[in-house]
Amino acid sequence: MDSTARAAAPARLRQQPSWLLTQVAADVHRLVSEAFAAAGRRGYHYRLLAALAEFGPASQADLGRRCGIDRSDVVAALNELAAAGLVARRPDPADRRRNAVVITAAGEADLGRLDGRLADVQEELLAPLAAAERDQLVGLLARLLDHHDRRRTS
Amino acid sequence: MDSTARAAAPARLRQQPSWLLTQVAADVHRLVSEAFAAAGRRGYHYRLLAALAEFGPASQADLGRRCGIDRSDVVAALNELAAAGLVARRPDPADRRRNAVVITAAGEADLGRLDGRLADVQEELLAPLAAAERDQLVGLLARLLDHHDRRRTS
DNA sequence: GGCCCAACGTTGGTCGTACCAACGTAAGGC
DNA sequence: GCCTTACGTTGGTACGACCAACGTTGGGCC
Repeated sequence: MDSTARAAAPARLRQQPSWLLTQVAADVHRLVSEAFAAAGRRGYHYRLLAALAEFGPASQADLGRRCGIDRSDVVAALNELAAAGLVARRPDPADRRRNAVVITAAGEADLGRLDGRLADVQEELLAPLAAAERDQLVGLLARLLDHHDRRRTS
Repeated sequence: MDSTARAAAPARLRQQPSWLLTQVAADVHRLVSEAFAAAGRRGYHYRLLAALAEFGPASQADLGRRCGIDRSDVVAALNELAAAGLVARRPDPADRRRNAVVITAAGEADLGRLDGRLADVQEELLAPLAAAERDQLVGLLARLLDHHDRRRTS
């Protein structure tokens, strides 16, 4: 008998969509965190690198809006990325309030590595679902996210 | 122009199931937290009260397993519930290592109030989905949760 | 041209969820 | 009876998310 075996959760919880979502999200977060931690990074680092690679140099405020990260948290994460040489902060000549943040070659390489690890996690996450079901899930979640995004910014 | 408007997230993120899941979960968590905070409670409190109401008196270790809460976090949450008179801790006569935790009448009443607030949140959460789609989503998430539960305890 | 408001980066906090290690105590298997 | 296991508890960590405040800089408006 495994001493850490899960007992059945209360029905009140089991049938709440919010319970299912947050519990699955906790599992996902654990998987993703482990994968990133093995590379010495965390979620914020990946998000920022991805945004820089896709959109090119950007201000910190822009990065925060694109990645859903608070301005103050962007500062800390970029400090870490800069210390690792994955990113460089230069003053923006066109607007001296801003920093122009650029991804370095080492940053692009790191992003590639993280992408690979993340792909493995998705596979593990969705293992029990067939391809059509995965599409269903993604579609439903995307609609929810879109809906709540709109509400927040209205 | 809203200064806090969301810019488009990187495609790398948008198409990852893990991104959708954790972002929707973050929205859900915010909604649930606000609802519980307005009642002076938080998620752990609801989970524990629900388990006590459904399964009757239980040890703290059992509660932790049923609710997916670490033993040490159960201690703190029960302290708060006990301070509010929603729960009582008595030594278990049958096993002196254990506490027999029981829900009080006030605890049952509080649980009822929280249930109401939580129901409103589910409605807000799933607003954009039709009934059949909600069932789909719940079914898919339940399968994922079940799968990862089994893996963890194997 | 000057004022005022808005945006920017930064500092320094808070909260909730989730873990982990260690301790003393008590129970149970062998 | 010994040794292993479970229990409650303390204290600490990590991470994501958020908020308030400050000084600096830009831009709109009169």
